[in-house]
This record gives sequence, C-alpha cells and structure tokens, in this order.
Amino acid sequence: MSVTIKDIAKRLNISPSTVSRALRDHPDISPETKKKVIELAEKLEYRPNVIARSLQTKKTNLIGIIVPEIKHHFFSAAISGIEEVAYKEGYAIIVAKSNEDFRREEMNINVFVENRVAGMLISISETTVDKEPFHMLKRMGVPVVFFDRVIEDMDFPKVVVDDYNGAFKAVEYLIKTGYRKIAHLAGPKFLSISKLRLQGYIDALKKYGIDPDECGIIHGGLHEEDGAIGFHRLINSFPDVEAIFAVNDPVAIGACMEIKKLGYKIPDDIAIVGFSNNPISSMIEPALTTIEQPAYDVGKTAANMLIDLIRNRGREIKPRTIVLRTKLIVRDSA
Amino acid sequence: MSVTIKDIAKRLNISPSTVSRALRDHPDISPETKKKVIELAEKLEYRPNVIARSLQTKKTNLIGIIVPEIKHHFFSAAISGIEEVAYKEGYAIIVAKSNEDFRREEMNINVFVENRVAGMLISISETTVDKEPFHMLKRMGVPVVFFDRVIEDMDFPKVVVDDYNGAFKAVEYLIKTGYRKIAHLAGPKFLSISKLRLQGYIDALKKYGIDPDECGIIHGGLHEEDGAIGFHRLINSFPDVEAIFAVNDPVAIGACMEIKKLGYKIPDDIAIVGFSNNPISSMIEPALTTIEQPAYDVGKTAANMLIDLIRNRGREIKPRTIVLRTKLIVRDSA
DNA sequence: TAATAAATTGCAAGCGTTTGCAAAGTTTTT
DNA sequence: AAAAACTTTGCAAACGCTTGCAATTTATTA
Repeated sequence: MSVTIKDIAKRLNISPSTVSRALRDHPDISPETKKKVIELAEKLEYRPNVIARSLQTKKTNLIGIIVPEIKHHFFSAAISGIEEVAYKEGYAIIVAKSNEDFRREEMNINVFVENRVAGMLISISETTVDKEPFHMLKRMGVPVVFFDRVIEDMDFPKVVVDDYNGAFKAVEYLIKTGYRKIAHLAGPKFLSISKLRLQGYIDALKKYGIDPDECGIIHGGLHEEDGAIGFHRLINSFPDVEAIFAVNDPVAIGACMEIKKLGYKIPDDIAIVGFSNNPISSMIEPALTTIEQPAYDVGKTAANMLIDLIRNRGREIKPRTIVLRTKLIVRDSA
Repeated sequence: MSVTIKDIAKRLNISPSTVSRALRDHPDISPETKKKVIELAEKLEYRPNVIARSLQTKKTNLIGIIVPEIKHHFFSAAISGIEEVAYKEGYAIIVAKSNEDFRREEMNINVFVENRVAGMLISISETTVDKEPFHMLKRMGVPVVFFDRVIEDMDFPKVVVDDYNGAFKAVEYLIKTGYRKIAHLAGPKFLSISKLRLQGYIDALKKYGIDPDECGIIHGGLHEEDGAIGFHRLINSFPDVEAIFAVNDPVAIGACMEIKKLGYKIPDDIAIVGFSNNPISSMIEPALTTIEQPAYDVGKTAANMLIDLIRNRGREIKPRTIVLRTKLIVRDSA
C-alpha cells in the first residue's frame, strides 16, 4: 500500500540502508545518490513510518497528557500551551481525560505506557488517592511532570500556580477593603489546590486577627452548581457573612447567581472574590474580582520541563517544583 | 529495560508465539499455560508494546484531531466528545492545533500521516484555501471526517451543525419580535460556517420582504475584538440599526461590550443574537439570546463516523454529511 | 492396535526502520 | 607501484510483536 524505503531502494538498485541514510542527510552518502533518492521519494510521496522508526530507536515523539476534563477553560488553555511547545520541539500530544475518576485515570496511564509515550503531563483527578499507578511510572522510569493538580509527596517535578499566595492576596484584599466576616467556599478536601487555597485563606485571616472558625468554611466541588449549593449552606449557618472567597471562578459565579437570586446586592451586601480569571469572569455582572492563574503558561512551563527531562534521561535531574505567580485582578464584585 | 514477550517465554521455557497467544487469550492455548503466562506477566509488570504490534498489524489505535485552536469552548467541548467515544472504542486521540494557519495545518497533517493514525478528524483553519493536503489524504486512503469547519466540495464525510437554519431561526425570531433593520456581523468570507450563517440571515430577511442591502453586513473575524470593531463600523454606516445577528457568541459579546460602552441599552436600543451558546452567554448582562450549537455532540458524532469508516475500510462507505440541529435559546438580549 | 482426528506448541518470516561493521572502490601517500 | 587512507555502499541483525503452517503430543475412532 504505502511506499517504503525498500521500494525506493529497489527502484534505484541500491540498498535500503543507503536510502535510509540519504533521506536523513547522513554525511556518508554522496550528493548524487542523495539527490536521486530524495527526488524519487518525493515523486512516490514517500512518508517515513514513524512506528517502525520508534520500534528501532526505542523513542517516540508522543507526549501524553491526562486531565480531569478537557473543556474546562483552565485545562484547555493549559493543553493549548503544551501543544505550542510540543509542536515547536517536534512532539505530538496525545490527550486523555479522567472525568475526575481515578480508575479511568489509571486506564489512561496504562494506555500511555503501552504506547511508550516519551513522557507524561498529568493533572490528577479529585478522586485520586491510590498512588500505586504513579509509583509504577516511577519504577518504569517514565518521565512525568505534574501540573496544577499534583500529588505533593511524590518526587516528580511539578508546575503549579501559587495557590497559597493567591488565596492570601485575595483574602487580604477583602480585609483591607473593610470586610471581617469572610467565608470560604472551599474545594474537595484532598486536592492540593483546595488545601493550599484554604490555608492561604486561613493564614490571611489570622494575620489580621480574625478567627476563621467564625467565618464559615464550606467544602464542596469545583463547579457552578457547587457554588450555588455552597452559598445556600453558608447563608444558613452564617447569615451575617459579609464577603466570600471562592475556591475558583465557576464556584464564585454559581454563588453570584444564587446571591442575586436571593435578592442580595454584590458587592454591597456580599462581596465575592474568585480564583482563575476565567474569560467569563470579566463579562458577568458585576465583573468578578479574581486571582489570575496563568493557565497557558502552566502548560508551557510543564511541557518545557518534561522535554528537558526526556532529553536528559540518564543524567539525573533533581525533581523540582515551579511555582507560577498569581495576580489579583480587581473588578466590581469586591 | 522493559520486559518483553521473549523474556516471559525464556523464563517459562516456551516460545514467544505461545506467550503472545496466551496473553491475547487465543483458544489454541491450554488453560494451564495461559495461567502461567498471565501470572508471570503480571509479576514482571509486562506491558505490551503497542508500537511493535502496530508495525506488525499495520493498525494503530490513534485518532488525529486538528482544530484551529484548542482553548475555544466549541473546540474543547468537541474534543471532549471525541475523547469520550474514542476512549470507549479503544482509541487514543492525538490533537494538534493549526492556530488558523494553513501551513501549520499541513504540517500537522503530515505528522499524523507519518504516525500512521487510524484516521483524522479535521476542522479547517480560516486561512485554508489550498486543498492539496486533503487530496493527498484521499490518495493515501486515510479515513477523514470533517467537523464544523468543512471543505464543502471534498467527498469526505462531514459533521456540521445546521448553520443555515440556526441563522434563519435567529433572524426570523428578531423579525417576529418586531425588528426590521437587522444587521449581521459576519465571519471570514471563505469559511463554510460564515457563508451558511450569512445565507440563512439573508434568506430570512427576504422571506419577510426586507432588503438585506439596507441592513448592513459587516465581515470580520470570529473573536470578541472583531465584534467590537465590527459594531463600530456598523454604527457608522448604519446608524439606524435596530438589531444585530452575530456570527457567533464571542463576536456578539464583543459587540455588546461596545454597545454598552457607547451608552446604548440592550435590547431596548439595539437587540442582539449570538450563535453557539457558549457557557459565557448565559452569564453576561443581559444574558445573550443565542443559537445552541451542540459542540459535544458534534465531537461524538464525528468520532463515531470516523470509527465506522476505519472499521469498514474496504467496504465502500458513501461519504455523507450529518447535520446536527440547532436550537434558539431566548434570553434577555433580544 | 493402528489409523485418524483434535489439541497444543513452536518455527520462522515479516512489519519498516536503523546501525555497526565489512566490503568495495577511489584517492592519496610513500 | 604498493600501501595506506578515505569515501561510498551494502549486509545483516535487531527492535517486539503477530501469524500461517508445520510439528508434536494426546485423545478418539475403527
């Protein structure tokens, strides 16, 4: 069906090895044969078979990406960033989503291993507790970089945003604006990002002598509906809440909708700050004050780290964590 | 490094072929040897080498996806849908973005061909005019399905939304609500979706005896900024515009921002309808009336078609076009 | 009991490349 | 003119798996 190096060799009465070398511009081959080979290859529309090459060289140009969900803006922007550097460096990306399900995550990891990807970029699901699949990757020597949602105590490199500081800045801003009763709509308890944002929130309150226990911390999911539900629970337990720091923008927006529906005014009755700076957040009414999270850069940085890792295989590289800076974007909701 | 079928064979004193068959549960192999093989494979953490298998079987489990941009909601949702069915059917997806650049699109196509993907799902860039790369795919016999942004006169199967009808419905709704001077912020001229939406707009006007030439058709890009720019040009040429139909939500939203900035009220001074039903559109103020475009379903449908194509290779399948229905979502902007 | 059939297993080739090394041909050096 | 040194090409094995067919072993039948 498709033309191979052998076909070219036969038509030119030379050996496959010569063709192979000619096509890759090997210095051993004379200019004339190179010319002949390349011309015929073009004429026949020869396409190197990467699969055969990979089998031989034991290398692939595939980078595997696992994310909880593709269509969430943070992840799709991160993937876009990864794709950008992967493309420039000659890698292709293969992406899988876990749907926040650790079993599916494990399946995806297996598929990637079986496809012998050069390395993986992983953002774990919120249900991931079993670390065995990741230990397996370690044993197999697969280069892995975690991004955003990481497993803290595994020594793979990580790229995260400064969740703690971002949260701290957000809450500090609220305090300085004059609020005291500042509640937190927190994320899933086991997720590193939730924990860090929660801690930043708590520490900011403490720094200004506010007792977190009297403010209201409501754990929930990461989506809009969780914001609405969370706000309901909040307003029941802490009717005198003045401001809210939400674990992310969707939750903040969900809460906003609910707040407005219940007839409160933002920010006059209740102020609110989100986290992520989703494109949406600047367009809602009132525009959401939030923490900018450089999703695209997270992707690019993680991809660059991974490619370094892949290329330096052998030479030991110390796993390190890169923390990208967040920025407070003040708009109208606080 | 990693353990192979041969390793298992050697340790068990049997032949590689037996191991191969045992692992794939071939009926020829006795239950006892199967058991031995499977147990040892697990103990040694054997992982089949998909690359070697692909080389042998001349099949891969890779589906290539090319989109103009990953982070746009429509595409990320479509990719999510594709991933869903691909996962279920045992395929992995490899995704590349063209950045709306036809040269990069061609590069991506080549990479996919060289990786011998089982098939491709393509949504073309807005700069694509040269069809040669696609003819090449045809010559090579690569299964391809276009989705959303298609090349109309190529006989690959296509999955699109009913752009024409969606546009028609949107404009008809505006007319029935009482507007007459209805302008159109159109997309890039050569894109099928632009053309169809434009045609739907024109035909709806004509049906009700309105002359499109007196309403204002402004061509531009597909992003927010294009909406702002477009509205500016519009209001200069057609100061008495009453309503706007925008080629998509980002453009509509960009126009909204500008409209509000210039002090007009929506929908009282100017009504506006978008296209896509981006998540954003329900959250802005006023909530955007728009046409729902089932992005996730487009992805799923296209993936299913492609997999059919892949599996039926040989048996001729007539390329056909599937048109997914759109729905008018009435909210506050019109 | 010998012949036949069925159940297991192994041999060997092949998928399309790459690559170390040998072979042949050409040029330079002594 | 022979030896040495390049230059250019080809041989053959290898990468890890699959598979048609032959070989072996075991069970069945006449």
